[in-house]
Amino acid sequence: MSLRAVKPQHETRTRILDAAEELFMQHGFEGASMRMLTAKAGVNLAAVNYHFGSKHALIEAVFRRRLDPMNVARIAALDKLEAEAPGRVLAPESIIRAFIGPGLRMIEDAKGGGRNFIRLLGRTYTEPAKSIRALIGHLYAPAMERYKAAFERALPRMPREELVWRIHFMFGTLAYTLAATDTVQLIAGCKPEDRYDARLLEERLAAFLTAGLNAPLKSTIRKAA
Amino acid sequence: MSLRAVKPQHETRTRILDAAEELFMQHGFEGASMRMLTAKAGVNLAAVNYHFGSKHALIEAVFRRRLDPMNVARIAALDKLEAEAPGRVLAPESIIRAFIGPGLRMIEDAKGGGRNFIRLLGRTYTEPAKSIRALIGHLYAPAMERYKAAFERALPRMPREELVWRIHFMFGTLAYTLAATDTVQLIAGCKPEDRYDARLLEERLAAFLTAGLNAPLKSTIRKAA
DNA sequence: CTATCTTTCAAACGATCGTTTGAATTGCGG
DNA sequence: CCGCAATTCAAACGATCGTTTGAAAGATAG
Repeated sequence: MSLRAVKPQHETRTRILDAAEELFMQHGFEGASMRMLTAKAGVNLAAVNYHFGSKHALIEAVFRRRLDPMNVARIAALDKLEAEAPGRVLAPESIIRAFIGPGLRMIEDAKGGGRNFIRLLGRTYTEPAKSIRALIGHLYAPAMERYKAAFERALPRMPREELVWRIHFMFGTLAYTLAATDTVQLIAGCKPEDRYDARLLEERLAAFLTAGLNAPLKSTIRKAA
Repeated sequence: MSLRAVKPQHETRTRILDAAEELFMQHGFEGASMRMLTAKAGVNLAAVNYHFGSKHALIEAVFRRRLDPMNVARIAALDKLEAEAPGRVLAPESIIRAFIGPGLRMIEDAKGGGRNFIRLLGRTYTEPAKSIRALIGHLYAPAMERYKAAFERALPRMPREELVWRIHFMFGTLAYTLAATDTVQLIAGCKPEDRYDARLLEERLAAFLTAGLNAPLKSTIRKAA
């Protein structure tokens, strides 16, 4: 009836998701209780179970809301690269930039909660609970398969086993960079939070990862593969 | 009186530490309850509070038992390098190998629980609980300071800010590589656990990290520093 | 307005959490 | 063998956990 027809439709759901995103990031999945969560969201305690079914289903919803679009963007970026250079071999660096771009762009969304989510995501790769790791793996699978194939095409001379490890290393660097809040900054004696410049961070990351991926193959490695 | 004089001295403590190491790794600090813990260790529920004081103190003891010797070994390795080449500039790669060596060597201690601890440690860098991150940072501080200074001496032409970031990246890669159990292996479509060859892993890691640390300085990065 | 479906609410459920208690047991020097 | 300290034990503490319940409130269509 009104101009904005579906104004508060599912507003409670969104409030819960936003609060969960922040509290899961701050306290972990077990550390953030339903009572903290619903209090922060300003909704009734029973609302989570009514709208999502269970706490675990809420966790899954938190990931799906951001991760699905992010991986769609990643695949789209790779599609665009391949469309722009049909038949040609892509530079490893451009594949790397296509992958890390969507994640870093979300970090700039400071007020929208994107930053909270990225940190939460980075931490989740090492989450103890097996069900959560499995969920993340499942959500990542399509994009990961595409990128793995792209790297294999871009680096046809690298032994497959070595490539898998280097992809593993790159993934770890990215995850850790995004997740680390203060541990390393504290260790490295750096200011804890000097206003993330996502553009600059992308340059630093791309340079580091590209060099690592293209590292010379030593004889010990070549022999094992 | 007997040949092995202090046989069961503090055996309960050790049993608890071993069980905690494994269960913290499997379920996280909050997910592993005192009852699971003491049951696995075969001791009474109250034993943890009697011998350690609290659950948090137990967590701290778990880290100190392995982390202190590991960082001592790291500093010793760096001392040895500098003693062997007095006054000369160390190669970045040898510094990297000195740092990652002790961690990787602990991975080979499969039955002794060292592997459990390494995985636990890798995960802890992104622990939600601030007190635990602070503890880790505190335990790492001495070794980290030494290595940071060593890298600065080895790479005098690199802008300090860029170097801090690259140390951050290296740290992340190492932490993630050690912590990741199946997430990435699952994503990368690799066998989940093909008998860690620590020696080979060290070669792969050293090659990747060295190349990343020595990545060319692009103009965008140079400008910012 | 009424009837029907959706959503919110206060209250309570049983289970499990980390910790404490006080008595029972053990180890050991005298 | 006795006496004292260190250690272990079963039991319970209060608190908090995720979830469920049934009634109250709100929205919607006839």
